[in-house]
This record gives sequence, structure tokens and C-alpha cells, in this order.
Amino acid sequence: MANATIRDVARKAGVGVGTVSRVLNGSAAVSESTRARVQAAIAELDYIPSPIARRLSLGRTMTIGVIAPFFIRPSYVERLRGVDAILAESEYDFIIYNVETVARRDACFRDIPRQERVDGLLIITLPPTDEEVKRLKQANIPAVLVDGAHPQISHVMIDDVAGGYQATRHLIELGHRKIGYISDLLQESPFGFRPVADRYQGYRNALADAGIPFRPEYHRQGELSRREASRLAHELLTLPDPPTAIFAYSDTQAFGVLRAAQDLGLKVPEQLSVIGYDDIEISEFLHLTTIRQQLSESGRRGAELLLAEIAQPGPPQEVILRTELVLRNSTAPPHN
Amino acid sequence: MANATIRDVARKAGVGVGTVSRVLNGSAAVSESTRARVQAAIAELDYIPSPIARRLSLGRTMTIGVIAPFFIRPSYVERLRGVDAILAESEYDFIIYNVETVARRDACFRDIPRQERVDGLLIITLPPTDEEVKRLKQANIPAVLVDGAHPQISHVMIDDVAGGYQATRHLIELGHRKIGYISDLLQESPFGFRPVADRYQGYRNALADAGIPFRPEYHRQGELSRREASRLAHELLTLPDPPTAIFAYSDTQAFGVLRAAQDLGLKVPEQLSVIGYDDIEISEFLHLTTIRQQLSESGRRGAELLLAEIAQPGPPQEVILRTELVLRNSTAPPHN
DNA sequence: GCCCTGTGTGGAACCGGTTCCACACAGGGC
DNA sequence: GCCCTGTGTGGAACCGGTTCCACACAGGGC
Repeated sequence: MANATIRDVARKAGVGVGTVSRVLNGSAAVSESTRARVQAAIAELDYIPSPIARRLSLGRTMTIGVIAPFFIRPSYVERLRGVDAILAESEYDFIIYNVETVARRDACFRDIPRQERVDGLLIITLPPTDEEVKRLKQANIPAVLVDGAHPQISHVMIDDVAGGYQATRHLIELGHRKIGYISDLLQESPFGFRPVADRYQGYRNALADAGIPFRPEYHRQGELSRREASRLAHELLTLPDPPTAIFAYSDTQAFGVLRAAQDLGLKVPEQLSVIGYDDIEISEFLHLTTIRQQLSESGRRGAELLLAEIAQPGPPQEVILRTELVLRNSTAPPHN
Repeated sequence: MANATIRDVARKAGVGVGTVSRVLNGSAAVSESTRARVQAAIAELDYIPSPIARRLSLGRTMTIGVIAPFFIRPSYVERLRGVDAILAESEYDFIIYNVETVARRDACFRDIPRQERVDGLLIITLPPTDEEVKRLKQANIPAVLVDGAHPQISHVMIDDVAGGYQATRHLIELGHRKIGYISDLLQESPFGFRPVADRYQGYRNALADAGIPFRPEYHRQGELSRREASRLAHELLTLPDPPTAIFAYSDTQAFGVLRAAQDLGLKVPEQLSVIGYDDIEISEFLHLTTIRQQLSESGRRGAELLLAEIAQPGPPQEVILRTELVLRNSTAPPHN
């Protein structure tokens, strides 16, 4: 038998469809006896309202879109886990738009707002342009940035300037003066991730505050992968005057640094200190000193902001999450 | 201004809504001149058809549900990446139903088929009961199992018996006779993952074929985490007659074994051989010898099977993916 | 008895697509 | 001239919900 509809229920209960709808949605003005009759009919017909019909008639999709460069780094999985924790409890479904190329990124920002596919958008790490923000506003789609910031959009920001400072400061306090930094591409980054500039700024600030001159040859940039980071670390460590400590933009890159040290026969932390960023799950296992981001928490807070904004639009909110130094065994005072 | 509808387009082009619909869907019977007029009107009004209205009228959700115990293990992310690669190219959206508890698992299997939310279901690793399969058939929801098997449902199976055999056989060929196995819970596993029994079977078969008696004290079971695996490995390695090699059910658990060896001052592979299973991304970095599953490929193939089944229902298909031994530096002949 | 207010209810109209039926019309065959 | 077939087209009906308007009716105040 085909699925029952609200009209079948109404007929069976001897009431109008409006009344059934009122019972379904818990509206107040239904008498007790009518409500009971309707509920009996619903149970008897094993009736489940069609979410699609509901969406069409409400003009809401009951769906949230999550745009994320999802599979590039383990840290996104952690953020997404936080998102899931909140949204699974809500009445919203969520669709992940995985972005791995610039073309796909542009397509997402261009098309999703126009297609009436989502009631809200959670954008992870990818910074929208002012033009794109304008389009979101025009389309009247609530959006929240996680691991990003924009004056006109609610966002959960990680204080990456402070995080970069913290990492560098830790190395300085151990006594290091020759501190390398391996980062994501600063200028030509295809996605223009905001944290890239911020952590670098933190690194520069910490050096400056300690009166240590910045040495351009100590700063290497490259695509965010273990292999590339390993190559860059190799370059750093074979300089005539190599650094005694390396700060890596991410834990994944820090692993690349560890590998380079291993290849060169350098003991960590005795001969080389290494500090990462993120504190992904495996970092504890590898004894990596790192800067912990509240990854899962950032997703949770972002999802909460978005739900609040959908329920009741308001001025943009800002949440700032602090980073934390996690001491393990990959950093120590310099040898000499 | 509110979004244009198909009726606005029809009016502007001076045609009927049926004709606009035919143009949109590329039906043949529209004259060239009419088609051009309609397309001009669409362009002028910046018209985008409402996916929700389309879904209601077609009686299809254009959405695929993916049920997965998603965040428990890194291997799921890899499988999902394969799923995403296929579905992002299709006209389907997909919704992830993340399962972390048995209650949620049961709720997913119970409710999703009834709610007309999805046109198809991709079920990763979680084995449905016969009762649940029957319900899926009744609800007429195409479903595909990835990393699972059932006679009545298309599935992508990993030959885990062979994989378990391969791992154990490798250790035997190196000369090991005392081979421990650390697995997920065999009996009381809350989700009843099928690979758990299969890999164990492979382990037993390889021992039997080599004429090595199975020693129950060499087989430990525990919840799938690095920490728990480390605890179990510690138990094994402090036996009066400890194994010289350990096969771990997953790479994650193998890392736990490595940690235990480290804590006990045992050198890997000189004093202890360790082999894992999965070949997740980080395993290469850690020089772990392991059994590679085609994780991403399994997701891809599963998604393809499902799309085919939605397009044209047919008898259940079976795809079997082979595993592969990946030699690195965590296994060697026994010392003594 | 009349008016007013509040509560409960039925059902048409609507959301925005698709599809099917009816029909117009052209062109060919006889 | 008539019939038949094929092509192109309009628009009502439909998918299955929600909402708003109209209305019935009870009960209180005067």
C-alpha cells in the first residue's frame, strides 16, 4: 500500500486536514477529544508526514550546508565532529560540500545560495570574499564562519596570532634563538586561508618581542603535506647555520619535519626541537609538543551560532577560541 | 524581489508551464524557436528551478543517505572520500548519518527508510539484521553495503579472511611461530562488525595451515582504541612465554602495540614484529608493515553500485576487493 | 434577546515543480 | 476532400504538506 497522506488521516479521523496539521505541529487550539481521534488515526495508518511536502509548503529546506576543504587535513574531521554533535540533535539535516579545488570552492559559493537548497551555511576555514558575503546577504542565507572571520558574518575564530606567538615563545623560553618556521603558502595559497597569515604574524611578533631578528631564510613555505614539509625541513636543516628549533604550521607538517630530522640523523628533541599546531589525535602518540586548537569545540560553537541565527537573525556574533600549549617530548633547550 | 517561478518564465516567454518544464528537462518535443524564447526568459529572470518542488512532484528526494560509524576510525574518512568523489559528480546530495552508539544505529535503520528522506542508502561497515533488510526491501529503498555483505543486498566486500591470512602468513614466513593477535571485540561487539570475525578466521586459518597450534592466551580482544590495544599488548608481552610477533586488527591498534613495545624497551622489529591492517595515511610515516585495504575505492564502488541500483533496480551485485601486504619496517625474522 | 469574545474546526488556496490529456495543425496518402 | 499520423503546445491536476479565512457555537454581560 502507498503511504498514507494527511488527507487519509483526516478522512479516517473524520476531521479536516487543517486539524490534522494542527495536531502534528502541536498548535494549541485543538480540543482534547479531537486530538485523540487524530492521533488514533495516525497510529492506525502508520502515517509519517512527508518532509519534502513540508519543506515546500514552509519554504524552508530544513537542511544546513557545510562547506569545508574536508579531506585535506585530519583537523577538519575533528571540527566536523563538533558540527555533527550539534546538528544531529537538531531538526536539520546537513549536507557536506567537500572542497578540494578552487573551481569547486567558487562553484559552492556561487551556486549554493541561489539554489534554495539550504537554510543556512556553515563555512569552515575557507574565507569568502566581500562579494560573496554580499551575495549571501542578498540571498538572505544565514551563514557562519568556523576558523575564519568577517565583520558582517558571525564567526568562530581561533586566535591564531596568539597561537603562533605561543609556539614561538615556547621555543624562545627554552633558549632557542635560531627558530625556523615552515608554513602553508602565504601569498599564493589557492584558498587564502586566514590562519596562515595569522600564525606567521604570531611567529614574527614573538621574535620581535624577544629582540631576535627575523631571518628570511628560516621561513619556508609550501603546500600543506607531510612530504613537502619534510623537503622544506631538509632545506632548513642543511643550511650553513641551521635552526635549532622548527615551528610547523600544522601537526601534519611537523611530522614531515620529524621525518627530515630522522633522515639526517638528528635526535629530537636533543638536537632539534619541533613544535606543531592543531593537536590532532595521533600527535599524542608521537610525543609531539604542539599548540592545541579547540577543533571539535569550534565546530560545535559554529553550529550553535548558525542555529541561533536561523531561529532569529541578529547582528553578527564573534566567538574567539583560545589555543593552548601542549608540552610533550619534541622540544627541549638547545644542545650547544 | 522574490525568486521567479516556472509560471513567471512561462508568462514572460508567452508559453505554457508545461513547455518551460520540457525545456528545463531537455524533452525532445519543443521547437527550436520556442526553446530559444524560453531560454531567453529564463536568463532574463535569472530563474533557477526549486529543487524542493521538483522533489515533491517527482516523488524522489534526490538525496542519498550514508550511514557510517563515522568518527570512530580514520579509515571511515577514507571510505567516505571515495563516496564523495562519486556522489559529488552525480545529481544527488548526500547526508551523513553518523553512528556512534547502538541507540543511534537502531534509530537510523528504523526511521530513515520510513521517512521518505532518501532515494538510497549506503551503509558502511554496520551490518543490518535480516529484519532490517526486509524492512528496506518493503520500503523499496535501494541500499548498498560497503565493507559488509548480505545475500539480498548489493555490497562491496573486503576479503578480510584473506587479509587476516595474509598478515599472519607474512609473520609465519618470516619464521615466527609465536604470533599474538589483538582484535576488536569478537562476541560482544556492540555493532557486530563483520570484518572482526573474518580477520580472526584468517588468522586461525593461517596458523592451522602452517601446523601452528592456536594458543588462546595469544589472542586478546578489546575496544578499538590505541590505548586499549596498548594495554592488551602489554599483557601479551609480559606473558611468561610472550609472542615474538603481533598482528593487530587495525593500524590504530598497531600503534598501541608499538607504544607498549616502546614502554617495555622492546625494539621493533628486532625484538618484536608488528603488523597492522588498513594502511591509513599515517602508517607510512610510522614505517608500519600492514595490510592495505582499498578504502577509498570501496566507497567509490559502493556509491557506483547504489547509483546504478537507483537508476535501474536489479539483482544484488557483489564486489570483492582484495587486500595487499605492504612491507615496511615493523616486521622482521625473530631474534632468537 | 442581543451583542461580543474566544475557542475549535473545515477546507480552499498555496508552495513550485511535472505529467498527462486534449487539441491544433501540418503534411502525406488515397 | 477525407483520414491518419506525428509534432508541438497549453494547462489542469497532482505531489502532500501549511495557513488563513470563514464560520459555528458556547458563554458571559447587559
